[in-house]
Amino acid sequence: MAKTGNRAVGTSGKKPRHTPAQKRAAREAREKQARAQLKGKRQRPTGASRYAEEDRGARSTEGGGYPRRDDRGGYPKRDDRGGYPKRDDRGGYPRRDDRGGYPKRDDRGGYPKRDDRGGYPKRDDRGGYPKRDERGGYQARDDRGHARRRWADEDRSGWREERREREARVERGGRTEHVWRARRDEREGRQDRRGFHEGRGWEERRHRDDDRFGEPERRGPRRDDRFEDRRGGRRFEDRRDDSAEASPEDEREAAEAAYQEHLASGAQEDATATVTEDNGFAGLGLHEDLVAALARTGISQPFPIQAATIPDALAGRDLLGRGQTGSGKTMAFGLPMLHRLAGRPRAVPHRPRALILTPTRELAMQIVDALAPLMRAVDKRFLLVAGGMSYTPQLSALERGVDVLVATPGRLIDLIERSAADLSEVEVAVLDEADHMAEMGFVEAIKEILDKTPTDGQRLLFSATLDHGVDQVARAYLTDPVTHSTNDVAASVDTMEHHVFLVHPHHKKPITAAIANRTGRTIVFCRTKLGADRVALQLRESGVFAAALHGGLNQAQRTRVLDAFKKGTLPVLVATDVAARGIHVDSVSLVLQVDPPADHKDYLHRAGRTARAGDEGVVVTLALPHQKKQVARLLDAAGVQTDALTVAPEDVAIIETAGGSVPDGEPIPQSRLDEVLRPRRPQRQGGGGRGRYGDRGPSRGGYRGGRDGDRGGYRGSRDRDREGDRGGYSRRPRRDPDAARDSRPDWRPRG
DNA sequence: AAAAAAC
Repeated sequence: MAKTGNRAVGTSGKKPRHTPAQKRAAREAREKQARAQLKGKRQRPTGASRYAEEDRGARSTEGGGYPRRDDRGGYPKRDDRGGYPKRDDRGGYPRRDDRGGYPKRDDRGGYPKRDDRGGYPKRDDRGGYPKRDERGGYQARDDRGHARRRWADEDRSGWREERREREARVERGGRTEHVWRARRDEREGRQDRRGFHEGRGWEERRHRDDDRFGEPERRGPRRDDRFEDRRGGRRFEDRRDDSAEASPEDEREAAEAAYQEHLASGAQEDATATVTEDNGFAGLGLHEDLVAALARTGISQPFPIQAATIPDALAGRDLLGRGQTGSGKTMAFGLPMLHRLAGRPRAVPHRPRALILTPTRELAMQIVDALAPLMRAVDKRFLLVAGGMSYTPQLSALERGVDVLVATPGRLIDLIERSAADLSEVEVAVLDEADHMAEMGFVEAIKEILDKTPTDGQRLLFSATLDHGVDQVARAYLTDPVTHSTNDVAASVDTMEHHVFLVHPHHKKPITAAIANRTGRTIVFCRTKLGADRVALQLRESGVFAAALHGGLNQAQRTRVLDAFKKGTLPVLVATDVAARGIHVDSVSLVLQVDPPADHKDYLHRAGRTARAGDEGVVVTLALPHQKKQVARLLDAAGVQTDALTVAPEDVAIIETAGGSVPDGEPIPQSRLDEVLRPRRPQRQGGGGRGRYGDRGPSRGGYRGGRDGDRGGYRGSRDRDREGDRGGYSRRPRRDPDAARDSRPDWRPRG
């Protein structure tokens, strides 16, 4: 019951209601519409929900198992876009125009195959599934909370239904995604014309690929122009205006702004440092510019994994590196890669010479951070290619030619399909955290990408574990690889202490707070995104300053949270497993697992966030009584020997062994979180130099300057973001729905 | 099982 109610709310595009009164009102409104519909009265929302009903029916009767990434895999059919058979429909297709008047039912009917054809899987997945699309968006987080709770209430039948729908959509194939998207928009009453706009954007891009590709893509005002042109003068602004949620464009721009902040907070190099006699990197035979650059950042001796792998990598061999993150893998592949590129001619436009693939955006950023000074030292251009960021800089950088591409799979495939990137000249391909990327759902993307690189290129694969997936990828793509392992698996790091605390469910919250209330950086791991939000909130309410990091935040938020944590302004990071792998933050002295990890590998990955590079670190795992066995098994598999201790909040002594103390209980005000996470005003105005995530080369003033000038709409929204009144973390409801309702009844726009 | 990865 709650389920259908909720769905109807979602699909009809109304914001979800939260108070019982609001829910009631919503229900009544729907019923009223339904009655009106019966009377043949034509109302747009009525039509929308009617179609939603049909979709639902269609979905739920179709089936077929399909995992998620395959949805995306379904996407790559470039023909869908390319062939784009619906162009004419689009143009001549009246639906969108009718929006206002919503008359053409016949058109709909007369447009026969739509239902059957529909099913652009992934996109619709997101769209039809209201939470995902707007995730991080204004309304979404609450949606999520809302939905999750519902699922929990109903014993997760919601999940199953979700999945059935997704599968049904996959079944339908991906031929007419734009129609689906438009239909979904309509169904949901979404009037920001976003789906439509994007559809046109793709189509248009395809047609100018050859001649105009890479030309700065203007936004803002021109979008309206486009609409006017295309739609015969109709304007859609009014519709957009009634939606106060952050548009994807806003978010991408905010993400960009966040990069700039991140960049501005970068570490300084010590220009006076010189290469000394005993420099270990020089001894390995690395290019002198690289060695010098390393010395400037204070690095003169290779880590074991580096010493082991670099000679082989320099010799051009394929490499299978096994080692925990933090063991210096980035340099282990980065240095030989750059050594090889050094002195080579600059890459041809669109064709990078080296590719580094990573499973998460954060990791990609970190790799760029770590390698940027080196890449500059040998005058190589690099680019971060990852989702959640604006396309334009990535496109134009590729247009200009990029030597080293650091990428997450999804966006890279996207760019390849747009012909913006071509991997045919990749000499060195690196797979970082390959075990993660070899997971189901990811692996197809990886294969697809690797298949596009030359088979005779060098391939370096790094992974913490070498189980099935990795093994398979390694065998398929590595030629006669040298395998190097480091033994610094978390379990064998002797500077790491492991504790398991058995806690009563009621005590979890105070104990979490007491353990996390400490000096020094702490990462708290949770199983779910919602859990991370909740724990962060609870910690703040208990007086421990914490913020959540998970994939549900938009990219700008993710960057800011992580930056704040790295800078130390945020002492406690509450994260999902997005942070379990490959997040390099120095001196994290405690890892607290509020939810036990799923398996021993996750345990080791999480634990590996602490006790890095010889530091001391403590890992505390909270287990509820029923989890005791599971945790014991898991620790055993991880090779960690420790006994579970039953702990109650009054066992202060035990808690203190983990470094914590009972917090004063004075809630951390929202403003403090806002303060830390608010976008800071970048000092730079246009042309502000080279980004960490895309180097424009030493002789360039940087794209930003030019682009800001080019793009009328950009600065506007960026400025808004700078003001902190738009798109920023502070704007989003990050409390759980109940709390949000209590404290900010009006945060949601009406309508 | 969750999370991640494109729009």
